[in-house]
Amino acid sequence: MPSTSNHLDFQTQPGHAARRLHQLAVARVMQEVAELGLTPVQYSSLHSICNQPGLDQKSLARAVAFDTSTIGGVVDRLEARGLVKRSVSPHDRRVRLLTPTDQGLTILDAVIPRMLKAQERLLKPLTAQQAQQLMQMLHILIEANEPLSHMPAQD
Amino acid sequence: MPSTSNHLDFQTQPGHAARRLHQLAVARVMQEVAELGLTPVQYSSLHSICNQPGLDQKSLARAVAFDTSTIGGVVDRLEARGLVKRSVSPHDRRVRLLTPTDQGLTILDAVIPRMLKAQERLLKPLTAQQAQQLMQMLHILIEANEPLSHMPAQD
DNA sequence: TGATGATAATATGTATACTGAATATATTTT
DNA sequence: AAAATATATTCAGTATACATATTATCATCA
Repeated sequence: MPSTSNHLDFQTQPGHAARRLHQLAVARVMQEVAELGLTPVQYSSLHSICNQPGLDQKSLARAVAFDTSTIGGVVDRLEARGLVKRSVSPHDRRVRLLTPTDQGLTILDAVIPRMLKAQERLLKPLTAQQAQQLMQMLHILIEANEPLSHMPAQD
Repeated sequence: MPSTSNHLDFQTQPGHAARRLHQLAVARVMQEVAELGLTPVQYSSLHSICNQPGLDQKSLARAVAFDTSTIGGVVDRLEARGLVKRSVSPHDRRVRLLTPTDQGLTILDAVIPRMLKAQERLLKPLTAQQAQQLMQMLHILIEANEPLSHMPAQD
């Protein structure tokens, strides 16, 4: 029997399951948060910027696990909506420092409870114990596979 | 203490973990398969087409859990590389039937073992029992959250 | 049969995601 | 100080991913 006839193959693979879970997690979040116009990625970025005002883009990329070439566009959109400001660092003119606006802080506060609700709903089908185990295993996998990451390395 | 000062927030959330796992799974696969020029998504699509020759795009979208407007581009690229063929269905001229070429079948056979190796490596940090539990919980979550999916519904 | 509505695919626009190259600036070396 | 090197960001190109609109075709029914 040639391997190509094993037609259940990819659906049962972890890579496919990871893609599906991510897909559904995004959908869940968008369901709760869409009216505020923030994507999950924008939420994580805004969250980081609000908690560490003056963050540079490279550090932000590391915090949210993005490629540095991706983060630029995300910040562009946050800036265009008036949620964050970019300013040139006085110490190093290559660096852009990111600061939340008042509106950015306000929106973040409005989004946080909805985001938490979305996360809760996503895991609702699991028992509390299962959910805890799942998160633990995900963290193991993420840490162990970290070297594959394209995000900027720690100093 | 305002919620915005809880700066570890999003990193510990399942949505973020799902995004990270997907990100790393893709990187793992690309590491093994890049030289053959197939992305994970293209692999899943080619796999489905090889196992169900004559599949239409809508059914393919359902099989691999894509939005129908995404699948078109994927098939475009597979077709451009000569791995699959599109033909108009004789029964319904709206429908495009997808068939693998000989080259498509050959490439799939070459890719499958590498793909399996990538999956194995991804889960390597877990014990066999943990891996099995993880997959089971992922399947529970995926099934339960299915209604959120944007892929075409079953007939 | 001709209008109506449904459906498969495509097209358009926005937002990730990554590769690799280019640019601007800083640091180090000679 | 000039040259070489390193770094932060940006830019260009490709590939998902989804919403919405459009087009072609089919099915139904008046």
